[in-house]
Amino acid sequence: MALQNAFEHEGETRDKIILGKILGTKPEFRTKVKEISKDISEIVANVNSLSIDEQEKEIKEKFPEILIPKEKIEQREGLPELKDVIQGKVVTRFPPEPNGYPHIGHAKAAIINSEYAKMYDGKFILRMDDTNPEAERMEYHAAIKVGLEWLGIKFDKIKSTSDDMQIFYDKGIELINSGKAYICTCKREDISKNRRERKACKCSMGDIDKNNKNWTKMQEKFKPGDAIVRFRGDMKADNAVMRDPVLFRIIEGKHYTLGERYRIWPSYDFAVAIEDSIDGVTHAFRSKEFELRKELIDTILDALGMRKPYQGFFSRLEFKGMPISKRIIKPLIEEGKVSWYDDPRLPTLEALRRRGIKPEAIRKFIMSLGLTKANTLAPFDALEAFNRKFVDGDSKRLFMVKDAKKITVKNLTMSFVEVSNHPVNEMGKRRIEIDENFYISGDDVQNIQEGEQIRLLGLSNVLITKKGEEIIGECVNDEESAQIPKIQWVSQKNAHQIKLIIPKTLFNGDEFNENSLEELDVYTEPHYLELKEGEEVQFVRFGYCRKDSQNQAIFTHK
RNA sequence: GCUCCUAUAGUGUAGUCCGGUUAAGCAUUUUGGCUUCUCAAGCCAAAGACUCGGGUUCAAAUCCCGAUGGGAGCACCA
Repeated sequence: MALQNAFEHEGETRDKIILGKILGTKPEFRTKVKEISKDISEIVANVNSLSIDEQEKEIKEKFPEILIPKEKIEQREGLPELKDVIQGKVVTRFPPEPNGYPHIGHAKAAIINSEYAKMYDGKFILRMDDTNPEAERMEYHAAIKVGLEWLGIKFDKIKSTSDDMQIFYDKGIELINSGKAYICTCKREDISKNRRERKACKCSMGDIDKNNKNWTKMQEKFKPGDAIVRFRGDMKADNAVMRDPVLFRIIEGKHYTLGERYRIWPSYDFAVAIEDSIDGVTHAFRSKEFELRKELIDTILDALGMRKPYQGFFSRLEFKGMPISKRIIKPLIEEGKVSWYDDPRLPTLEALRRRGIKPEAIRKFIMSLGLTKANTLAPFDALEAFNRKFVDGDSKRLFMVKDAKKITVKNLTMSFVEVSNHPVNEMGKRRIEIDENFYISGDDVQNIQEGEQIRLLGLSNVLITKKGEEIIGECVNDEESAQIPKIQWVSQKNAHQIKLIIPKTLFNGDEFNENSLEELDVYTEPHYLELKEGEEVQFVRFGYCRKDSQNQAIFTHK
């Protein structure tokens, strides 16, 4: 073993390492550390005194099997295993609030939860968490469903938290009657002050009868803000969430599906606790900012004698320079700095889709982040790398010329050329009609000199005879082409002009990047018009782009 | 301010629970090479990390204590 280790490390080994290896493989020696240490020292000294060649010879003679290269450790696929799970009995859920457009953060929660259900052949529930009538809207509800569908996430059940209003009321009354909840009519500021100072208020002393009466009054008499139902937690608790949190409050706004049927609405903590329990959720994964609610949720369920799910947490996901929160995005839209929630600079699902990011790439990317609780501020190119792998294989290669310069090529013998759509995959060819007039990119023009050759890809070598405002060249024999620059071109007579949008980082630090959207007028081949809308192409020597419309493409990534 | 979470290469992570079999694995990035009628993809190679300080132990990325950096919560939002 010492020999092997020495050989693998340039002819030298160390006692400690060998000792560790032995103890690691053969635990029975662990009690005899002192004794074997001596032997090891000797062996190690022996081995180290040999030259590397001698070591190799020795190994070949005595232990040829260790020269066989070790197999690579297999990388775990997917999420970490869960403890104490029963195959087929796992239930997870994704509970978005329909109060905004879904973004990459929603994708993370949805994907992690649905992957676990899939992994254990369980069930996955989509639950619209709609207990704040003032915030929810059908538009968002629909957008979330569209987004999830695009991501390819399937659920076994769709429901809304508000389906179970009666259950919340029943459970609420149960808590009131058991003295575990009370109605508080203090002012909002006082409540918050008492929480900070860890003091109970007089309402918490009220008896059950009074609480019941006040509960009735909450149905009609009390105005919003006059009274709330509070859980009897622990006003002295270090975890501020436990300091008699709100269970119900009065909201008079019109709910997007239930209208004005209810005016007492459960709070998030109460609703989630009850819902997860009655929906049979076994594992609930949420982002880290909810971590402190775990204790509360468990306590509420204990107070009601209800089953508790396992709760797990993961870090929030954001991209560098791409804000996720409505608080930041909304003003940008209002000021016209971004066009809408589908602006390709945004991390919303709709924007990602428009930009040409594939759902599979998002899934892989999110899986690669794992269940870490460390903050993840990923650079966008991590996602791009995954996306490239999905997109490369079936993106047609098209020519596109930016900062177009004219070039005339003499002696051309053909009037059309056939170019293949993909260098390795069989994706057919396209035919391009040509005459002697072409466009090539300004960048390329800068790099060529009179008397030099260039190769127009798929066409011919061209000798540059004159370089001025316009360029003149002549067709020369195809031969050696390895050394000459190969560039893409567009035929002038059928060039199709499009707008190419290049999204860049929206923010540099806290500062809005005024140049975050570059728009270029470029020429591409007529074949562009035949592409389906939304199709991903690669503009040769430029990068992957998605056809947004007949006249506009969006740059995906290099 | 109080409470909680977190810390591994440029970046993102695995390993940490149960200390040794891994002088830290993978992906990405970067750099070189091969291949190629694209600056793409593919293939090969190289570079690069356990936040710091103590302690326990024959042995610490792993356990304990402390410091520091980052984040979150302290709503009648979710």
